[in-house]
Amino acid sequence: MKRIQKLTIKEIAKRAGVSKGTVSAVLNEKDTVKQATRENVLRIMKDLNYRPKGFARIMKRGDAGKSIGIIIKELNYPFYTTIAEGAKTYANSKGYSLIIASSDYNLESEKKLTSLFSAKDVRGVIITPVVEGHSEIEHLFKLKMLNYPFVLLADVKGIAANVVEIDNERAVGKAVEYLKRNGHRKIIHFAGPPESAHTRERIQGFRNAFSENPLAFNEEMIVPVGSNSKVSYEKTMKYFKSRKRKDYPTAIVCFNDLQALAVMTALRDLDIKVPKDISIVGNDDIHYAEIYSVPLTTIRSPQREIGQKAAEILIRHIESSNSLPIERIVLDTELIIRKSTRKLSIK
Amino acid sequence: MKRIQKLTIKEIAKRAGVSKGTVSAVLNEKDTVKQATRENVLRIMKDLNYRPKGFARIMKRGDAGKSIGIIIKELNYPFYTTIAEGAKTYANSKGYSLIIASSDYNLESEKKLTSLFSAKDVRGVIITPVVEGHSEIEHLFKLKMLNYPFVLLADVKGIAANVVEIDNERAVGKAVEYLKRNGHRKIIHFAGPPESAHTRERIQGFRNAFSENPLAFNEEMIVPVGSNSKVSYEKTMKYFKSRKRKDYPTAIVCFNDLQALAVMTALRDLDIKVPKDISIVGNDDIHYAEIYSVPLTTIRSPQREIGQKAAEILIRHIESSNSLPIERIVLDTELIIRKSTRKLSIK
DNA sequence: GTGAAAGCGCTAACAC
DNA sequence: GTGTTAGCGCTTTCAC
Repeated sequence: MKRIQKLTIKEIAKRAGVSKGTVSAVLNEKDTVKQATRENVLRIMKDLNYRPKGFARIMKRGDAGKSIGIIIKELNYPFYTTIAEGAKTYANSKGYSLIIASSDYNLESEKKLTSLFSAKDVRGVIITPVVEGHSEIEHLFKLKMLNYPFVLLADVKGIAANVVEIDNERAVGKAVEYLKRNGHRKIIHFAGPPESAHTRERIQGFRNAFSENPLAFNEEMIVPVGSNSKVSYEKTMKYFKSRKRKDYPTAIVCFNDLQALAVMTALRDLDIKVPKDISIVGNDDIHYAEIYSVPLTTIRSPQREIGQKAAEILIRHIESSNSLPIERIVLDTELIIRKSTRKLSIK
Repeated sequence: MKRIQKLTIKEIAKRAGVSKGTVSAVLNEKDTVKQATRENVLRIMKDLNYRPKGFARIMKRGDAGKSIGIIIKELNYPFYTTIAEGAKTYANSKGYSLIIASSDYNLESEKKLTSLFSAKDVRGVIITPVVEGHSEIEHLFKLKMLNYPFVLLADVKGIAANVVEIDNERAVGKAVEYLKRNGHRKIIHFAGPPESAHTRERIQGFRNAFSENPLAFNEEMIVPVGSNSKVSYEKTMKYFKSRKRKDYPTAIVCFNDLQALAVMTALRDLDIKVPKDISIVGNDDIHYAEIYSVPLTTIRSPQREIGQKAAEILIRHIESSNSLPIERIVLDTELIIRKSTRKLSIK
């Protein structure tokens, strides 16, 4: 009965009847080792299923290659993966690899991942923060203490940090203004998931768009829908089935494109025509918005640029020997007019 | 003029007039340090922009948390991110974090990333291999030598390794059989990017489907289109503009869903109706295939399951103290019939 | 509270 | 060809 003990190069050396140095030479594929010795060592490593510890190797060597990380909230939403692509392109151009992880909107995951990245000497990290301005930001303070470089993709109250973000309020404002200019008066907003800061910002933007005429706004114009496709589809069905045609809005400003696509699918099944009966505006401008059968009018967030800028700031901070002042960038959005909206003739 | 020298805990200690041990205690937020001392040390760390090396900390501590990696070929294609999601779900359930990186179809990136992962003590990695059965697989042999656990998501000739994959040939065969059963005789295949192994396998599957009647097949039935949306759109336009209506196929088997969506968009612009004039079958079953205005008939690859199985095998190998036999799993595909295909009335 | 010293598992000279 | 030895930058007893 062997006691469980750590398997190191030393143990391999002992069993092979050689020194640690020789085993190391085998591991590093030096050609100074006799073939027979090499094979013997290799066989023993295999038999014992020995796996050299990377960190110990790095310790001497100095480095394992430059890399930065990004923590996104969701793997499968093109909005985030496109941001990651933007970051990757810039990072690669500077000789850095990009490593991605998803928090899945979970704060514990975010904490775990930040400490994982810093512990593994990923040089810095871009974070789409899950926090809600709560005080659950000790992990970010920890990073600051370690002088670990990071860039946030949304403001987090209570901490001074590098931020790259878009102006969500203004984005939605653009959509509403455009619809109004085109004769729409009955405009509603299908809001996003309640836990998202974007949801609140976009609701606020929608509300602000009526500030010059507050009477035009009422709370019923905000419909909680979320961004899950299936749920959005069902809520849209329910929304329209539960009211008369004359009470239909003439336009819906959607939380994001994924939701907008689901809404359009539901409208199709309800035999409500887009844009003839109802105009739809999305948000984000994901690839699939453009190739949908009714190409979606949407507010484009410059996703690649967000990633690119964030990586740029991050790497600047990583490579600076002295600590740099904080940077904050707000990128602008752009209304992309396609086929899902139309001008209303004045009656 | 200061000479450039490595900034370590020792230097901080010297400048702060304390010992390394004390600085370490500050870094680890021990409460055995006097407030004044702590603040002084912290200030000096900040002034010098000192960042502790993670690997050195791990060395003593033992571990930085369990994690596995996955190297996909593209960040922005839902097929891959869904596989990653499947892997993530399983990994998390076993206490592992998942780290993602993309090779962007580039072999050098793949090599770089595998060595990055192994050097950083990510415990193992799932790889969608870029290699083409060439002999450029030294990096995989390197992993084997280090007994570093990995799982491939496609067979690579020349190396015995864990593999989880789908039967692409059979998948396309299913599509063709289904179309034939429904009266289609003029079926063509829009092939994928030439550098992809999937492209070749799917072409082969298409060809095989005519093996019982070889005369029914000719090379013109394979049209190189690729999977880029824009290019696919253009090539589709060109294909149909350059031939007469009577020479149109009655059905197209597409390389993947992204291509199929682009093809359908082009057909819409050509005023060719799907499925009335032409039936379209995709491949993969990404989310957007389902919500497209003409929901796409497609061959579903069990993406989540692929990721899940791969993670399962990987973690089993990671946690085994002795080296386990290689595993190979071929998952089956499923034809999902939606609205983009129709039965042809026999004339 | 703080300092001194012994390692963590490996690599890289340099002997032999 | 192979063994010996001195670290890599940090953490962690254990004295003081």
